[in-house]
Amino acid sequence: MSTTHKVVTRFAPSPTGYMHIGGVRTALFAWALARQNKGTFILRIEDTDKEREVPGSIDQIIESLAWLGITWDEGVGVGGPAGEYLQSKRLDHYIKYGKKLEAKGLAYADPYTAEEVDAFRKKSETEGRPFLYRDYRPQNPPTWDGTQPLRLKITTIKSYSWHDAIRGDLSAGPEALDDFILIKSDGYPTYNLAHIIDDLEMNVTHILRADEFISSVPKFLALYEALGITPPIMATLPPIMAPDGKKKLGKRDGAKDILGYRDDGYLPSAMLNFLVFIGWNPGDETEIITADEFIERFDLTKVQRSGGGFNEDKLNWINKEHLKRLSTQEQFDFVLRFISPAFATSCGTDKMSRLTPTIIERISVGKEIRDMEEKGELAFIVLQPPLDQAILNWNGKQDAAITTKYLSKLLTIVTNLPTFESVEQVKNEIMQFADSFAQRGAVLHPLRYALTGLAQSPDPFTVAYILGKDETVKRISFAIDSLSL
RNA sequence: GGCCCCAUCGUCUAACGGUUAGGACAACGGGUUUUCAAUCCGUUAAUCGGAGUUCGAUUCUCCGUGGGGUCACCA
Repeated sequence: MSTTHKVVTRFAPSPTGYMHIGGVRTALFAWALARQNKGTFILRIEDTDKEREVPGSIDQIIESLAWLGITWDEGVGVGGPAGEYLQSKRLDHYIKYGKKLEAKGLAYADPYTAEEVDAFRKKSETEGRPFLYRDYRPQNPPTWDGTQPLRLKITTIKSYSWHDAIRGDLSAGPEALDDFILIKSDGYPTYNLAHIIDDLEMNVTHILRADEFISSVPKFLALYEALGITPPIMATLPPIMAPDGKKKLGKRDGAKDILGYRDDGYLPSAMLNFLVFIGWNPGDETEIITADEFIERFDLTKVQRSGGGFNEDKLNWINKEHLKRLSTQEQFDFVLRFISPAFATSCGTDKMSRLTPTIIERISVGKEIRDMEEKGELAFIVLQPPLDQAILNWNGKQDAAITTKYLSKLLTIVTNLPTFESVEQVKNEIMQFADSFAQRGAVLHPLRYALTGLAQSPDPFTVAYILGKDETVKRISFAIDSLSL
């Protein structure tokens, strides 16, 4: 008998559509717990409801987990000692346990049709009491032949108390307990049975799940008891609430596909950072965290009990922070994902890499790059912009002759530079001249406008550096010419 | 409605029963700046209410209120 059990956690979604942030966070916590303890993380698919199953869901779940860097040691796609990790392929296991329970008199076949059960339900309601199937329990149920639902026979109606690794000591009254269905008439098990059998056979030590399951725990406990097994450690995560504040965030309330965030230009590291901080934090003032730090510092006992809201502003801020921390190459690749191929091509690699820091500095989410391009804020990088004389003359505050003089001087300065080495170098050279004026704007504004043709743009040094020496010379000359017309 | 869970700034949250209740996002104000952005500094802002335990409650207990969850041949 080994005394130290390896930590085994699992993420067990049902393939009913895309993954949203609630599911992802559950996966993240379970994964971190396994990784932190050098344990095993399992991906199991709970596809026991053929009605609700959405084709393609499994691939989407796998893709979502992969995007976030969540890897699993056993499960769908990688296999493992339990053999199958798709519940629909494990039907024999559930039936075996079902029969065992029936043989012990702890489960029985439900002889009624769904309509008959509904009638019972109505009867209870009209009598003003909650419906419990066990009130209508058949006296002499038929032997289960697999075509009827198999129900657990609750032998002792009692209150349950249990310990939750996050919530502490919990309890529920006997009202919650009923002869629930273990195996449906279609031969598939319910969640209630399947997850317990699988967790047993897969040696799962910690079950992390969302708090809508909390009221079902007495059922689970009754089944663990009937099966004669010790339940794993249970940890109930707090709900994630919708941005408006109070309602639990679910798909019906606008919980988006996690892959949508990827497509919008959120970094997986930022998404992870954001999600793990809903309901958990390391207890100090850390705001930005990497996956490795999260794994190292995660602590089940520090998980929040109360629900947390989804705050998109914070997510955007976190994404920006992660964007800043990317390497030059990573930033370049990121920008390339969102810029149009046409723009990237006409820019060329060199200009694109000079432009990248400026773009990164001005966005918090990738899709904003598309917006910038659409709004024409980037066109000047590849095209000589048309110029308005009045604006060029410091918005009409300056004589054309003076502006011409300044621009000519700038042209000389720029021309005399052998090459543009850096923004700083260009800035130093130009500032030396601009600083000789009481108002630098007299020089800098015409220069910036000559280079960009925009009322609002990055500073002229940065723009000049991005454009390169030849193009900068060309545009200053163009501005001078346009003033002499 | 029964059962269950939860409750600190607008939001995410910190605080062995003893803190001027801290941080972050947002908002607002300012510095820097040729513009926009970025960046820096600062300001506003919270313990749901009522009892109790205690020398002392954000913290423990009870009641109330509010919010959420669940009462399926869904998970």
